[in-house]
Amino acid sequence: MINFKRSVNCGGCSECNNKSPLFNSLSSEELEIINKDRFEVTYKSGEMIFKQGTASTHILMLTSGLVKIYLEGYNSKNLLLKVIKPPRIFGALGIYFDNRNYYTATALENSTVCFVSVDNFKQCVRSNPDFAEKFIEHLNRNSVYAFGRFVDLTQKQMPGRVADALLYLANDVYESNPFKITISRQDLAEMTSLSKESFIRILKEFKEENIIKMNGDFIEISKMDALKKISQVG
Amino acid sequence: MINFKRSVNCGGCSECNNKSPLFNSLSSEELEIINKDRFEVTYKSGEMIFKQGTASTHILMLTSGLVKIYLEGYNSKNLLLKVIKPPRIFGALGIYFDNRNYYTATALENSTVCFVSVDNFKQCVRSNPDFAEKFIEHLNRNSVYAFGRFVDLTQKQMPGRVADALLYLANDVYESNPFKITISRQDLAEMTSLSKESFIRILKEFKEENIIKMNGDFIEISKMDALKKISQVG
DNA sequence: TGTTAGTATTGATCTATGTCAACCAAAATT
DNA sequence: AATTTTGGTTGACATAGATCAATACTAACA
Repeated sequence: MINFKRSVNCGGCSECNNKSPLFNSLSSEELEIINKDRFEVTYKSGEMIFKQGTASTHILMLTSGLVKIYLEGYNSKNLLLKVIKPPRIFGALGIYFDNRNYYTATALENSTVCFVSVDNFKQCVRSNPDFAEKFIEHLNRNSVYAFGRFVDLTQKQMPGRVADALLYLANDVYESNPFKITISRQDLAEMTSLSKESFIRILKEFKEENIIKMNGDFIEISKMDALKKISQVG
Repeated sequence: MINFKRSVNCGGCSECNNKSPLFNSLSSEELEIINKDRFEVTYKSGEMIFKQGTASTHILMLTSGLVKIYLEGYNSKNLLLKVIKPPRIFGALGIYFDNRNYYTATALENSTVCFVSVDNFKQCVRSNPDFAEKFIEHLNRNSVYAFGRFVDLTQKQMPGRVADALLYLANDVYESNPFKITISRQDLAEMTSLSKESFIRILKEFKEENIIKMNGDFIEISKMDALKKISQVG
């Protein structure tokens, strides 16, 4: 029996040492509620986890791997909002009004996701004000982040946006420099709202100016200050 | 004594018939908590209510007038997020982490705003799960709206964005057609992420194609279907 | 009532960025 | 090993949209 187990790698939420800090405010009884109908699914790199427009049936927890969150726009153009890494909750945007997904989530690497019942989650929000506050904080931080991206994409021009993407990968996604890239040029283009060709052209310029080094799948930011300056200037 | 009154136009939140539906789930005791330290301020058209980056000391309720909410970006370029009309809560984004304002709010017309204590507001969120849920719904709807704008601004080109702005004014802001415009071309440009000149040029094209009529401050959408089509095509 | 200041409009020009098409490299498949 | 497929790269070209500068309008004001 493969992939039908209630949970493969863990002894339940109470013992989980890889859960989102959001859950720290829950008592062990409440964690048991979260754990009750929970199940785990593994995704291969490239597989879609849920699609924009479909019913949002569960709250999702990324426990391993890497996932891209993106908006499907017009003419099959996407807008990559963010790349999330574990531990991280996602997919909760529609659960308090129409239970729909407002973005698409796709695995960028092999990933494991816990599915938590929306009702059980909501029950904890209702019973535990600390948890509710943490959840609201999480939502608001997401909004603030989105606002920042909003301004960056509408006001910076190409070099600034590409610099932002590189800094984001090094500082937030892979948390290392150099880093091995597991995300396609197309994804990077969608992250910066550029055409793939334009993104590549700027990358080439950075390389020629020795701001970055590239060999194969590895990218190293060699002049961090220069890149930060480009990001700021726009 | 002018403008130091605790409240000018009302007999407290319990009796307020102009409060955001968000507050419908509050008991009269809880409304009294909201009402406790509340005060009212009137703004003249053009006056700033709060500025991005400053301390977010209160939750605000727009009770009359019209207010623009915008992000201050780079090189003093703004991004107008939305125009809000009463009854409407605003200014609550930072209250669960750093108590800062993440956008600027400025009166577009003479406006009245109720200032509610953050602590009292939070107390109600903690004590009343229905209220907490409504508040979360409000926040998430805001996010979904922002996502839509995000895609529109990054993927549509000029005519689509101008069409969106006109439809927004007619359907959501003034809720009438024709409507008298109380918002500058600069604001409209910032709403569509265009230069003022480009916005005006497209407006002129719409006029020449008889899609809209303009005289003075009045705009009428005469070919609604055509405008909607332009909005969809992008 | 003339003047000033702010906002709206128009035209001319420039440039950032997208599109299209060709080519290459690596990986997957036969 | 040969071949198809997929994703990355480069160059040539087209264009959406910004910028700059001049002009027109409107409203406040002396």
